[in-house]
Amino acid sequence: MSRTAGSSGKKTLAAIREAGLDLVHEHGFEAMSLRQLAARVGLQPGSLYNHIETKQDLLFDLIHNHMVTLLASIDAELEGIDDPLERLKAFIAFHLTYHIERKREVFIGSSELRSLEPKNHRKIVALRKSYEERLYEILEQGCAQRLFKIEDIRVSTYAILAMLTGICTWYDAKGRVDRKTLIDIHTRLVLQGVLK
Amino acid sequence: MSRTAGSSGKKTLAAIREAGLDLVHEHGFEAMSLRQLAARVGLQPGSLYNHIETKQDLLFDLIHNHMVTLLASIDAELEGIDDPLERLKAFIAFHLTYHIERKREVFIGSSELRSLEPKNHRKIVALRKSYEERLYEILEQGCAQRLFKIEDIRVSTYAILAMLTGICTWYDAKGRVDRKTLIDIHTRLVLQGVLK
DNA sequence: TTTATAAAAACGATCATACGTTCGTATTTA
DNA sequence: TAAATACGAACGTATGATCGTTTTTATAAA
Repeated sequence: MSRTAGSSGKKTLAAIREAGLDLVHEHGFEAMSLRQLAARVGLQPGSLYNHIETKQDLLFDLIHNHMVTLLASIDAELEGIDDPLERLKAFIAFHLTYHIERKREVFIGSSELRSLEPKNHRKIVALRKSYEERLYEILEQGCAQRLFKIEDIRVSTYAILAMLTGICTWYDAKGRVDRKTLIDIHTRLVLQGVLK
Repeated sequence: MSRTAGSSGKKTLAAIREAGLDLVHEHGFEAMSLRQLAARVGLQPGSLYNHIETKQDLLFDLIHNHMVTLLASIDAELEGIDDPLERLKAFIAFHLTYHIERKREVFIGSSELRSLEPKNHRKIVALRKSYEERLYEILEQGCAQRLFKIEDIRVSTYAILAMLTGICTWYDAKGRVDRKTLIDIHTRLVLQGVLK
């Protein structure tokens, strides 16, 4: 056989990414096989190589894509907000909303960094650092304006991020707590910890 | 060849567990091979089966062992403390201290639950639930005695656990912040969030 | 509008290597 | 003398990646 009628590179790549997210999430990157991936997409194993360079490249693509989108989104969200307190509230609401809908990406982006080649690993860590700085700067600015009182801004940054991200591992959208309530509770928790 | 001089079941099993923690942490459970494991311990692959039932059994053993020890330790730690505020402080200090020294176990205990057979999965989730209840009950008791003021005890339980556990993924024992400072900062953060 | 042609996207076979587990056997320890 | 511990060979199956080939699609000239 050969090229299938109606086949399109864009659609196939999107399907590969989607199935890739699922499989890495389910089995871990090293344990996921390209044969499984091809089967889910409806291809022969060799055909994947019309769309990806290597298996490693696919992993990097998945994580990189997530991080770049995350950064662009938070910047768009904070744009035009000057008051540190308002920026902090916006950050919390955004972070929860965004991460709750991307459990697979969050999981992969933390548990599979180990499987990235050094060069790729460095790039992702740099992007993550960049995201952390968004929160760090908000806290710093709030302290400078004497709105916040924070013992250790660096540690608080990590503590807040850990709390907000970790919640996504158990949050059940169909559960007792709706999204708005979740955001309200966490906003209050964080503010109580940083407000003067 | 055959049985090696000086070989002992207890020591070999301990070595298998230790190397197992390393390998699952480095590669993920499915991707870790029993051949790698045997090589690290200094055995032939088949010899592992004098000490473990199956690969799945090894994973369950690693996680189960961690959870059981965790539960016994927190109970020992809280024993004899009645005041909810003191219990909460003890919980925070214990949780941080214990988890910082067991990064591999924490990582595996959350990222590799997916690889447990349903029966084993249920057992581990029950143990984890049991640990979560220790904190939940402290918060509940504190609210009942009107020491704490908490909007949603369940959500706060998860938020606090997420914060305290998440911190272990980046904390560097050789870094700027020493352990006592870390505990102080987090104690203050949590207390500000729950105290009336 | 038709036709020529290059690029894109799929197939199926193939490579050497690695997988978890079982088994019969040999040696050491209790 | 029996149990514990290790070896080494073997089982069928799966691995990531490459390759030559074939068909479809897109582009642009006629």
